[in-house]
Amino acid sequence: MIVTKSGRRMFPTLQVSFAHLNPSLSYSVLVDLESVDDKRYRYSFHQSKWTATGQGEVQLPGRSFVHPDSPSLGAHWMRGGISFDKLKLTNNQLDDNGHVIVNSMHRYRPRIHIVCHSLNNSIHSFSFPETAFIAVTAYQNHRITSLKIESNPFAKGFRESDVDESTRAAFPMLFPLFSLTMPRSS
DNA sequence: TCTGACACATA
DNA sequence: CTATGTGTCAG
Repeated sequence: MIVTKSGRRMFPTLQVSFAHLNPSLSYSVLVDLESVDDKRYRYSFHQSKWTATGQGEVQLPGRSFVHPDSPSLGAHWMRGGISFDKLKLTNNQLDDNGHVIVNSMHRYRPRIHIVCHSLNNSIHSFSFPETAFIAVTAYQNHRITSLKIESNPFAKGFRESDVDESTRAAFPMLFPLFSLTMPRSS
């Protein structure tokens, strides 16, 4: 995940849905980052893989991102998926914008906290290993760069051969859309 | 390895 | 129009 001094959004965005909350109780939802280990990582372009190298650095302020809908009733949280697209990461240890601070070339795992205000601020925490990432200051792997460029709307300017939606609509004969159906397996 | 100006995108 | 989110690239 790219981090900058001024703060960078995570992409793809962290999204969650909720079940079994009490619809009429008040909750807040927070995200923070857990250090997966105390190692510093290095990317070997030759072997196309990350390896843990030396001792990592400790980060001073372990900040958390409070979802802007907080606080809300359980009914609100369960209404649909919740997105953390406003969450920003920074490598600036002196950041005063309230962004989540990380060390570049270190590995992190997002953690989601549900605080129930109506129940003495009791907290339930969840984390998903598949959302772990390594913070970088510049992309190390071109396949990741491609993933971002192809799927992040803000990076559309770097796409090479994508056809504009209105152009496709105006000249359907030039940009036919074929649908492929896989044969059934028995 | 990291930074900041930049062109080009969204909202 | 303004404000802001992208990766690029030279240093």
